Amino acid sequence: MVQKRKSAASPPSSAEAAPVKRRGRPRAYEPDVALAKALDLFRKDGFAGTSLDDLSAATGMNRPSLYGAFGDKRALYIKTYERYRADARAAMQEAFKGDLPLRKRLQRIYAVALDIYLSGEEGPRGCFTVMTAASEAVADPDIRAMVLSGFHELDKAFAICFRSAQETGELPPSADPDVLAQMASATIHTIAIRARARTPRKDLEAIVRGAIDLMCGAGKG
Amino acid sequence: MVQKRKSAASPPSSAEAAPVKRRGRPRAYEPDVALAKALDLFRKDGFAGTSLDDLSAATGMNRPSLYGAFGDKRALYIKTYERYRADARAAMQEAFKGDLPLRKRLQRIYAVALDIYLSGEEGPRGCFTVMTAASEAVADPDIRAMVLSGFHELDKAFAICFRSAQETGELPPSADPDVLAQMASATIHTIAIRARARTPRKDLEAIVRGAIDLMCGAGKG
DNA sequence: GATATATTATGCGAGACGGTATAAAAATCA
DNA sequence: TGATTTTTATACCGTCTCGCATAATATATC
Repeated sequence: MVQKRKSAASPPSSAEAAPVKRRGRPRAYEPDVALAKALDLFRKDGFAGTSLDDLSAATGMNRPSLYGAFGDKRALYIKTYERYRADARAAMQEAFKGDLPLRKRLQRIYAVALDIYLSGEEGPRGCFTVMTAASEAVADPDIRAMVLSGFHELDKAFAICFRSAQETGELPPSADPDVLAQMASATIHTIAIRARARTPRKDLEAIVRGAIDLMCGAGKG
Repeated sequence: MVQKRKSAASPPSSAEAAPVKRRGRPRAYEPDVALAKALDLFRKDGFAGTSLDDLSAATGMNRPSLYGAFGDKRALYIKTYERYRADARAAMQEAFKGDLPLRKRLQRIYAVALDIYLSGEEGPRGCFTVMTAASEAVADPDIRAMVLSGFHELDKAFAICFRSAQETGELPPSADPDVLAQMASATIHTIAIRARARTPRKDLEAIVRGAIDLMCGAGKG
């Protein structure tokens, strides 16, 4: 993967700083917002259920422009997935990083997750990682690797979370942070799936509450 | 829904008993095995990813026969889903019903689930309910209702399981069977999803072990 | 102004799609 | 045997699919 163009001596900090007078006809679209629109469509209808015409209509770019900017449909899907992951990571990171007590931290994490999964004008869009696992991941090795990395990243973040809680004494030494992390991820997965079936937010929040109670009371045996 | 044909005085017990000499050209396919083949395809590639030509090739029925036997593609999908549910229910029921101690019972339940999710010649097919939730459930109310009923059925079966364990003293009175049931379902969902991404069976079994430990040691605070 | 470059816009093309109309085939009934 | 019934087999319809070839447009450079 070679970096194309991008004037050699670009300002080191902000990638968006100078308009950088480019040579030909100027773009009629902003790649970032077009990618966001494409992501919306893919999250709603999945890979097979979204046509290039749909994508073209949603982004305002006609098909040749789409193709030139992002490559073919699969390449575009992968780019939207990477965008999703970056967005989700950014949203989750502060919830994970906070110095709050374990309970509060988990509450915030799941609240952010629910915001992501329940958003969508034409119905809750769920978790794109989970949806991709359910569809493309079996047959496509590259996409499968991305999905697995998504699962792993979440597992690890939760594990760190529980381990630090154990160190501060919020969890007993008998608790297993890795097992708890997998249950925390399982809770993420179940609410993502159920959200797609339009389970009301309050029901999902009840599931989260129960899971948090179980995880925070763990190992006291 | 009117019952068509089926000679009025059919043997009450076995539905497969008499060949029942029918009038026209005999069928070249068995509806049951054709439906099973269609189910295999839908589980592998999903609704949008499976074409009528694929279904025709897999079942050995040409498209008009498919249409005559099962209706259009959506109707066929719904019939395959009902078949999946019936099969899964039959396989799970004995694991749920046994008089084994809670731990052993959960172990058997998850073993059966893993067998279902990991089967498939071209990769693990996962849970059809979960896959349908991820794809068609948002936009199609009928399919959504079936998916929700699938989730509910599982939640209820687990709740009964934990409640009876509580009555026999295997779980303390402080445990909440409904919360435990939702965690048990979440564990089902997470292994179904991860199976689709080809997570090895031993990893999934480790997740199951941890979840069982957590659930069986619950409420001892 | 002329040329080079980069994008947009139009539209084609070969094939796949879901669905169905029509004709051939294979059985029962009279 | 001939008529009836049920299914299979072939072929087609109009539409959508993805990808690209071509031409028009808008900018920077010379």
